Amino acid sequence: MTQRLSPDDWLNAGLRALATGGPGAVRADRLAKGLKVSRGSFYWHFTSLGDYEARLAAHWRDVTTEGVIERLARIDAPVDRLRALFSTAFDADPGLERSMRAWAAADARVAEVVTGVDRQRLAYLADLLAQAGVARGEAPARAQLIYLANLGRVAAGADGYDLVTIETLMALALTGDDRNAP
Amino acid sequence: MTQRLSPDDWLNAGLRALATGGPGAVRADRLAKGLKVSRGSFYWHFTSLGDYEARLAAHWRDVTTEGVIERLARIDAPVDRLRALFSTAFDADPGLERSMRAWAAADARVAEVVTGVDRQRLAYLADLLAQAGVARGEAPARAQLIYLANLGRVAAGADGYDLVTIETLMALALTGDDRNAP
DNA sequence: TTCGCTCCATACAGTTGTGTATGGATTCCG
DNA sequence: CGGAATCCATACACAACTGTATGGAGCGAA
Repeated sequence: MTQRLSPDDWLNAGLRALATGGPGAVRADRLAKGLKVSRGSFYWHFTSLGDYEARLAAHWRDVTTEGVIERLARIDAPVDRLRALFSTAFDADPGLERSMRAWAAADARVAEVVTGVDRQRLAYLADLLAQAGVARGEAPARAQLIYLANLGRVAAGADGYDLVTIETLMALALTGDDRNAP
Repeated sequence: MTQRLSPDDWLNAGLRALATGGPGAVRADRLAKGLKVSRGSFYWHFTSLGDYEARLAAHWRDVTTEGVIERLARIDAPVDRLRALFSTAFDADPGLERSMRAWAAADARVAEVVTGVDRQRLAYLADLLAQAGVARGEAPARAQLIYLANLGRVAAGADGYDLVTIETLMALALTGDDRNAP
């Protein structure tokens, strides 16, 4: 009955710990207590906490890109794809995203992963804007502005900023204006 | 020759530790080592680490509001005041701001201070926009968008987002459009 | 000078967490 | 069934840090 654990079990538990307790909650003993096993299991699957942290960051990168990209690829119209992208951004767990930024501020290896993800997302968004009809010259700057606004929404905890909605971002993306006019 | 320290010396050292090493660097023994004294001094000025943390958060709130507000109050034209506000936002230490967000994610009392500062800044910005000629109905939403974009700029580490400048925010603020046209 | 107050050093106990070593339990497979 | 590999528990040494207790140095005032 005592479930044998896989490395992924530990990594998913790490993501949960990050989302709720922040980087400070990613500790071998606490994770073990949460999974109802001892640290012996942890040190069987991972050579050290540093090793685990590196794999956890990579795991976060994987789960937050793979699924999204595949799902968006099935949508034909660029404008619909754009709206779906914003929708997933608004649906994402703010706690996890915020914790990753916090973690990156204290760990250089994690910072490398986060900036890599940011770069990838930003390039995707800029390309998508161009497909949606935005002039090639304006797309990169507008992508940066929109991405930063969403990053701020996540960093702030997403409370008290309810005037910035998906529609706001859509209007800003397509027309360059924050008012809901096409 | 052994300098006697004041509480403010400890608090300023705490801000430096936050900016460079993150919330994890705010420890009594490390701060003492940095100030070349023993923890005996720390526990003389502060009853506990929790007490120190609470005062440190309040100290951050004070130093990041008082000076700014006074300086801006000396500028007459609303548009100039707006530009000066953005200028200080771009000049602020991203490391400290980012660390405060990271800290807030892990500590509820700090989160309260940070959201309070955010609320105050946001209200100030919205009011300033209205003074600069933005329609009263549009000012709050536009203030949120601009504030979030700047928050994102800080959270991202301010590297690789060089297309979002003070001019971008000025254009967005005054015209609602991100292109540099009045 | 001498008392008293302020500020700091030192020493100790307790907590939390890491990493390792060793042995036991379980499962896979010939 | 019977190894053999896989996975986990327990115990230990070690490190970082907190909080307290106690004593001592320095300085101002009477």
